Parts: sequence; C-alpha cells; structure tokens
Amino acid sequence: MIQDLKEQYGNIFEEELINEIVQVGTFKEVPEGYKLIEIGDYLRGMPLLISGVIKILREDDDGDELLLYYLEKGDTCSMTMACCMGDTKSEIRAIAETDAKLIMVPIQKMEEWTIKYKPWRNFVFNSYHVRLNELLSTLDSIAFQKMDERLIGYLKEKARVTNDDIIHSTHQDIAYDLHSSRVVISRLLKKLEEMGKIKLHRNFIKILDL
Amino acid sequence: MIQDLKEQYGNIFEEELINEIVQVGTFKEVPEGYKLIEIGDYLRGMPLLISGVIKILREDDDGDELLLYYLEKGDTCSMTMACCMGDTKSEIRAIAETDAKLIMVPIQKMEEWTIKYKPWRNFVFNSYHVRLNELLSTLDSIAFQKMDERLIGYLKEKARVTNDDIIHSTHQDIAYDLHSSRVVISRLLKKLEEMGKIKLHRNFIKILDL
DNA sequence: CCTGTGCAGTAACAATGGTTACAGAAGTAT
DNA sequence: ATACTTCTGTAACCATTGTTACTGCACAGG
Repeated sequence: MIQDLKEQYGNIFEEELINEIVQVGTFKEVPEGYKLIEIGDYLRGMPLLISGVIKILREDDDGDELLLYYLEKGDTCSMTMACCMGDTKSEIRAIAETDAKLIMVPIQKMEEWTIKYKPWRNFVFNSYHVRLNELLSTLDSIAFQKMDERLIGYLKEKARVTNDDIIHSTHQDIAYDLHSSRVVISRLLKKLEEMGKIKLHRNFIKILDL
Repeated sequence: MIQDLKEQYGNIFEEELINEIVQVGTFKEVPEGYKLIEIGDYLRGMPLLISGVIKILREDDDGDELLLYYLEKGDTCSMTMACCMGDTKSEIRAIAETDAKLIMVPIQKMEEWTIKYKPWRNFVFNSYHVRLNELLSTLDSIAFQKMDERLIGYLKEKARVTNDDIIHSTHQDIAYDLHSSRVVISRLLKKLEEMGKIKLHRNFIKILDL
C-alpha cells in the first residue's frame, strides 16, 4: 500500500503527509463493475485513486443514465469531497470501470491537512478545478454536439482511459452511457464502420482511425 | 462598502476577516448588461457578490451560447476561483443580469485566508459544492428534459432571481440562453399562453401560474 | 404622418433522434 | 444437437426540434 501510494502521490506530497495518509487511510481493492458509490449514499470518506479507472454517472428520477467522466490514477472525486464537506447525499454513482486500487481517507482529515500541508491544499483545489472543467466539457458535448460526434468522443475517451483500442462494450452499454437508445447507437456505429473508422464485432469494437 | 459587506457577509465572517476584505478588496458597481468576464480572460481577482444578479454563460467555438446559472448576493464564482488558482483562462462569460455591487479580492489572499479563517474555508468549499451541484442541475435539464420543460424552468428561475413575475426578455433572448431558436421558443411560449400559464407581450412576458 | 427597424406569429419543411418490430447470428446451457 | 438468450442489423414510423420564409404589428425618429 505504501509502495503504491508513494508511486502515485510521492512526487506531490511530502513524506510526512504520505505517512499520515497511510496511518488513517484504508486500502481498498475493487473488481471491475464494483459499485463504489450509489446516488443518495452518505459518504464517510474521500477516495484517492491509485490505479484503475472509475466511471462517474448521473441518473435522473426516471432511471435515465448519463456518463459524466472518468477518474484515473492520481484523481480524487470532487463530488465526494463536496458531499462530505456539506454532509449531503451523493448526487452521483461511481462504478469501477476496471479493477481499481484506492485509499479512503476519513473526511475529518481533509480540513486538517488543508491547513497543514500546502501540497494537499493545491491537490484539493486542483481537483475541484479539474472536475469543474470536466463537467463543463460534458455539458458542452451534450449541449452543442450531435450524437455522432458524441459517440466518436465517447469511443476515443474510453480507448484512452482503458489504454486499449478495443472497446469492450455492447451497443446497449454505450447507449446507456450516452443516454440514447440501442438502435440509434447501432445505426451510428454502422456508419462509422462504413467510413472505415471502426470495425464492429459482437461484444467489442475495434478502433481503426477515429 | 463596509456597510454592504457586513450586511451580506457579517454573519458568516468574523470582524477581522471583514476588515481584511475591506482593506485589500476593490469595490465595484456595474450596470445591467455589463460584461464582467469574457471567455479567455485571465482573472486577477475573485468576486464577492453583494447585490444584484450575475449570469454565467458558456459558449462553444461556433458562438452558440448556453446559460449555466445565476449568481446571487452572497455568492462567489467558483469558476473564477478555479481559474485563478490554476492560472488558466476563463471558461465562461459573466454578465450582470441586473445592476450589481461586488468586491474583487486579489487571489493571493485566498490561500492565506484559507489557512487563517475557518469561516472563509467553509465559504470557499461551500461555494465549490454549490456550484458543482448547480452545474449538475443544468446538465440534468439539458440531458433529461425536453425544451418545453426547460423553458418553464427557465422562466421560473429567472422570475425567482429577479424577484419579478414579469420577464423582461424577447423570445430571441430566451432562445440564446437555452441554446435554441427563436421560432421554437415562440411556438412553445404560445402553447404556455394557451394553457393560461403566461401572458405574452412585446418585450416582456407576464407569469401567471407556472 | 410616413418609414425603418425590431419583435412576434405562423406555416411548411427538414433533420435528428427515439420507438417498435422483427430477423438472423453468436454464444450458452441442457 | 436443440433450445434459449443475448447481441446486432435493419426497416418503417413518429416526435421533437431546428430552419426558412413570409406576415403583420409596435414603436421610434424624422
């Protein structure tokens, strides 16, 4: 655990802070598909992601889903921080997109470290910053892009975070993430295949030239 | 200025912090329609809103606009904080929706006060929290609602922040804010009028029963 | 009073995306 | 092998939203 932590955060946090994190944090290893946070949950800790990818989703009252963004190693969940600080329910769902390792830090420490460690302060503010911008990008794509562009963006982003140009998803999976319908996604994917940008298979998609 | 500041922030910030704000902050009074921040601006200070309403907009490369949310008295702009801290360009535009009074605080103070004053810390984190949730709501409405619902929400929200059940906007204004077209908005407004929810006039709309 | 400008109403049409329905292919279990 | 389930392909159709075009009205300025 210390090994992992140092590898990921050693260059930005000083020794003393790392040690504190190790002392109070709880290590967690979760498999792909594991649900870390459900909408409405009260959160007891703040997650520091060490490896893997976490997918952050929004869902409305009718059960319609929408992918907000991915967390990658070195990221934390600003939403979670916001929830913890405000002591309110989670507005989002978090699912492990791949196997993942993370450390949960009790929320009380957050404020203490904010005062004590400048790097921690920077880390926290930077997280908020990054997440706000991430949300803005998501908003842009929904507000200003058409479904075909959003689909291309989705495939690219997913390939990037998983570091794999084979997308292991069904058309239905993609439809959920983009809040569309399976038929629409199949239609658009077929067009992309005809354009030579991807190759379709059962249960996976090979990216050629997006 | 001190009067205004105390009235708005006196109950959450202690005397000493108020005094510091007065010392280093610059008071600003702007008229309706004044552009406070343009996309791409580098920001030198963080605004504390004392009175009035500020409208925060997003715009894409093609010049398509979208209203994100309103800032009201007692609010600050998390986006601005994020930009200042990260020393990056503004991602949004800020326009005074009504005449407004605000205090600009140099960004260097922000970190200093974060360490020194607990209420300031709470204020800053709470602002991020509120803003993240505001963005999520905006995202919800775009992703999950149809235009007629969005329009009703828009009218309600605008009436709330301006504290006026007469909306002083043309159909074109509304179309810009909702990133739609004038014809579509006119069509939907007419329907709302037929349902007896609003009364249409030239240059303004009277809300009856939304 | 006349005229120009901006605002609103409306019709016709296009484009995008969502829905329903069905067929066949691929994989799984018996 | 057979039956069952899941995934994909495709067609036909519908709903919503956006676009173009034209109308008349209101108001301001001469």
